[in-house]
Amino acid sequence: MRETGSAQARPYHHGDLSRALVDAARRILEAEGPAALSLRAVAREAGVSPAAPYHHFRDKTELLEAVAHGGWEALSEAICEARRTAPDPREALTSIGLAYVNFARNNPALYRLMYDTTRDRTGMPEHAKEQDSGYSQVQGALIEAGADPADVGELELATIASWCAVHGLAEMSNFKDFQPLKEAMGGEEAFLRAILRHFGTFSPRPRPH
Amino acid sequence: MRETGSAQARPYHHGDLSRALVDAARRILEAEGPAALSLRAVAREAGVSPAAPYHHFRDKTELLEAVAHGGWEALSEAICEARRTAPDPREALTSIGLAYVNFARNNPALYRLMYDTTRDRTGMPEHAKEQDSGYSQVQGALIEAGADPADVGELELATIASWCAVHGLAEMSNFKDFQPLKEAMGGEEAFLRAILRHFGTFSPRPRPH
DNA sequence: GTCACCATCTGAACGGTGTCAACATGATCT
DNA sequence: AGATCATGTTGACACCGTTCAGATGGTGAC
Repeated sequence: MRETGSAQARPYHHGDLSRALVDAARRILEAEGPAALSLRAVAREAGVSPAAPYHHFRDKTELLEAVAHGGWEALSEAICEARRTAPDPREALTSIGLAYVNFARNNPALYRLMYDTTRDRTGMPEHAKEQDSGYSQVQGALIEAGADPADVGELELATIASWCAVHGLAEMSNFKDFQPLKEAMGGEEAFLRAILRHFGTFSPRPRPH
Repeated sequence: MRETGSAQARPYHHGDLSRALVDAARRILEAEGPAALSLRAVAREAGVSPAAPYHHFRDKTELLEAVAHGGWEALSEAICEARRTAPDPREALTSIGLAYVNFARNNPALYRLMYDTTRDRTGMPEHAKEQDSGYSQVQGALIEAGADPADVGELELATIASWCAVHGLAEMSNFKDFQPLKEAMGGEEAFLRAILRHFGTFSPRPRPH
């Protein structure tokens, strides 16, 4: 067993082709859009024959699954860093929200793929595991912002509500219908902060009772 | 000009093929999923040759555009009816939210198509027009629920925030990760109502100042 | 070493797809 | 009637996902 190189060992002929394929797919996805993301194009980009991917992924959908998985990891990391670098625990939730939306706006095709439930033959997606890190970060930030950690049911609902709201904002934030309002508010971030402020779970506890 | 039949006139050879194609596409979309939605399959379902659609739509994407357009109309109608039949103006917003989520859950593939911004060569989608009806309904319901109609900027933000939040909930509501929580809460609708309650704009005015 | 084994890659092939050009059809207008 | 033009068909092309038989080359047993 030779030592692992700077990146990864080259196990066989090509050298870590599965990762190369996933990288190529992600590159094509963001550069040319999901319509151009053909398995053959991915193989071409990776410099292998059209049949080579089938030794690493059962299907095209399994490759897409791997791409989406990488997306969830990157998103979780972005959330963690946003929380870590937040100036104030009360601001952590907003920082996370902004980082989340920015991730979606910087990788729109990847983000859409991550939430595509039509692929995966095994029924519903297993986002729980991938989300887990990000999800628990949001939960922690909610508690630091004043949520009651004892009321687990309510905390769960607040976390889900936050996630849903930010997901919706992430997918709609670049609708051009919002453009005039954004400009009137003096910039993208001001607009996003204002919307986030309207999400109940992002305001410091209006808990009625 | 012979009289219009029970459904629609048959203007030329086939008789209102564009509508037949859109209907066939929508049928295939919901019955077999977006992967099975090929232009040839649509033509097959409508009983015409694979090239026939090109006399009514420039592209496959233009046909999908028409399908999505029909979806926006149906969604607007669902919103209008939800508001009309709401028992209490204060409950109207929640009724709209539930109807919205139910629409998305009953037509998941169509709903996903409606928010797909990768098709349409002309840049960003023109959802404004299609949303308009539903959008203004939400705005009206917000005012009836206590929003200040004079503060147009804040009203716009509240409307957008509501729409984003409900959109996120609609796309995530059938994640299987939520299943245990749903059951613990005693049903789907209780879960949805609880999430909606956490969306700030859905609670009667916690307006701080 | 040599040899078998097996993961990995290639080449060619199949049916299906989006799209186009050339042609057929038939309703409508004069 | 004949011309016109929207509508529909046929056949073709390149590309796609997928499979299968065979080439390639590293690994371990002897």
